[in-house]
Amino acid sequence: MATMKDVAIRARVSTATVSRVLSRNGEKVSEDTLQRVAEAAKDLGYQPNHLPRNLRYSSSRTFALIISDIANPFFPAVARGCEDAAQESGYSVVLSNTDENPERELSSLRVMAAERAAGVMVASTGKTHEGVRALLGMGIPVVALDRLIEDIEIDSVTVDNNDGAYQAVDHLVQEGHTRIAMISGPQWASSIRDRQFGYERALRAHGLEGRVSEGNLRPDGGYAATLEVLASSPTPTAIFSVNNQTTVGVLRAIAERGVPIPEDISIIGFDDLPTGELLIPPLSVVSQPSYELGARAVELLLRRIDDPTAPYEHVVLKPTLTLRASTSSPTGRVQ
Amino acid sequence: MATMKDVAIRARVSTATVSRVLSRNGEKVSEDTLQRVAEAAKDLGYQPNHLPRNLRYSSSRTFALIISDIANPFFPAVARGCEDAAQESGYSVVLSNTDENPERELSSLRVMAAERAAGVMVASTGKTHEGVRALLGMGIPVVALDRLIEDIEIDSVTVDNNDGAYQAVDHLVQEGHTRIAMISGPQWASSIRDRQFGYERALRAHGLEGRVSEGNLRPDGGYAATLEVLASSPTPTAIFSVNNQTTVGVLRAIAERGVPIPEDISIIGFDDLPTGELLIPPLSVVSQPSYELGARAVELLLRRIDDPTAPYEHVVLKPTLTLRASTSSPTGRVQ
DNA sequence: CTGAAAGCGCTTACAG
DNA sequence: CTGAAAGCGCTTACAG
Repeated sequence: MATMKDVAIRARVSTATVSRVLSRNGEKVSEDTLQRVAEAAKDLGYQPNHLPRNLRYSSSRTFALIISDIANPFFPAVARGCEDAAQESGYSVVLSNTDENPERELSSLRVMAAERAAGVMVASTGKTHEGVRALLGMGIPVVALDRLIEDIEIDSVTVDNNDGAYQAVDHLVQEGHTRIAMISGPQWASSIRDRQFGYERALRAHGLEGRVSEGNLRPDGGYAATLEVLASSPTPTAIFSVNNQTTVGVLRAIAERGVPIPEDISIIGFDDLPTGELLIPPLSVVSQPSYELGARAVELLLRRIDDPTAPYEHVVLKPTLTLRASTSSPTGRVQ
Repeated sequence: MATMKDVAIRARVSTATVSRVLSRNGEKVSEDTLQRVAEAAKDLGYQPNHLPRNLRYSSSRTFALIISDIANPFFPAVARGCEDAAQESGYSVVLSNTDENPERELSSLRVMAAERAAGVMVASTGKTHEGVRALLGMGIPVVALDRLIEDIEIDSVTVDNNDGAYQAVDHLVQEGHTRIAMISGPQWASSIRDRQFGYERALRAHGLEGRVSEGNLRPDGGYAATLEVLASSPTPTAIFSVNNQTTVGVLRAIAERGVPIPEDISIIGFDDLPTGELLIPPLSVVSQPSYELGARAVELLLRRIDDPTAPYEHVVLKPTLTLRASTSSPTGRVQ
């Protein structure tokens, strides 16, 4: 492996000069020197090495995006937003997946700390305060993405989950539904809690009672919770599902029970599915600005790197309703 | 930021001893020293720093998985396989997404080179030989995953695409189909070429003619190519789609044209969709052993790190047919 | 515009 | 079992 020293010897200059040429940081170098160094580097097949630079700065030029469920199609769009925004500023982004496992999340945070990431964006389980605090203590900025992290002062970028849920449930009520169940999820994620609050708020606004069954944010949990709800009496005429993975389970359960959508039951889910409009029938959803979520997270990181003392910022993006065919007025055929 | 030197001073030992304690590499340390160092590290809130270690070894303990399309649900399972296998050996995995863009892929390969990744797994566009060769020249092992990289000697782990396609098309023929179209993709990926070969091989084995329309591996391309095929005459009674993203487009086009599946047209896709069984109707597919693909890729990396001179290995995993309701015998209603 | 030299914070071969 | 010291390969403040 050729080093800058090798290049320096071949170009008959110092390593300082080689560094000035190859890292093109704007320092002036004579045209002749530049040529000689560039040629020597090429001849030797010099490959840049960030490791010493990282060590010297005690920081890399890499952001980490720690996501909670790589199988959730919400994250690809977020990741693209991050990558595009980061690239513009000369940073790269690496992803790490935790599958909602706090231990894996902690381990990921530790790796990013040890590798001195330039910044970390995390959709947290909310159970890794120790890891987040360590990062902050080291001066590595952390942004809470999609979900807040309680009791820690950091920048965040989230969706207005409460409002999105309200919109969805309010729409169902406007359609004439009065028995609206929610397939929810574990309460440790702020996003989930907020969606449930929005659901309850909408029901209250219309003087209705609700019924919540808890899944696990994955299809199997949504499936089981839905079977439970369908077996209860009176049966709901509409279901609001807490996230897209849960919705997949909801649809499986309903397909299995043979309940026609939307005739006998309306379905609306929080967060879209890539095949949302191909489902039986096309799915009504609360759509999230996923790409923008990622882009804004990177912006917050960049701003904090630029000014570590800036006041904390909490960006809240608005979700929108995408109405397709899985919601309609109740037909009244079911008791 | 406390360094090992700070810990050493507080524990009244040398940094060598601190290193021996904190990196627990098995070297013997007296019980008393161990205690003192551990306590000092804790008191000072010492955070491990991999950067100097990476520099010394000229390598990190991180593998990179460079994927071609983060929106493709094939990759989450691959990533999980990688992560689980890597973790067992004390490595971590970072993902990087290229969106089938050779420039992004090259840039990703360069970052991994500069950061001295311990190994790289890449689902390549096949147009970044320069980047792959640079990595290999630096002694960083590269594994071709999902797709081969031509003219470069490296380990690879792929699926038997030719066989999977053959199985799918052969099944359609057994069901009685004779007009079987394929919605394919660009030929630069070996996986795509092999799927097309398998399609053609199966047709030839049965003395049939085919019709190939080229998409772009994304839904929009599959959509356009399918509209084209549906407008041609005679209309096919079955469509074999080259990958899951293409299949989404195929289904959109067919839904839009109102052609009933499987009555008037059978559909089988290469690679499953997470909502595959919820579609209209449940989708027949060629299923890939995605998780194992990832796990095997890491194994290949570990083996090559262990023995850089080992002969190159080409792991080929078998796909299987998952028959659901989108395929049946042709009804003969269509001319 | 260019160079000599220090330094980033670990790890380890060597000596004791 | 432990320490002094060299070294990984860059970057940059300083001097000229």
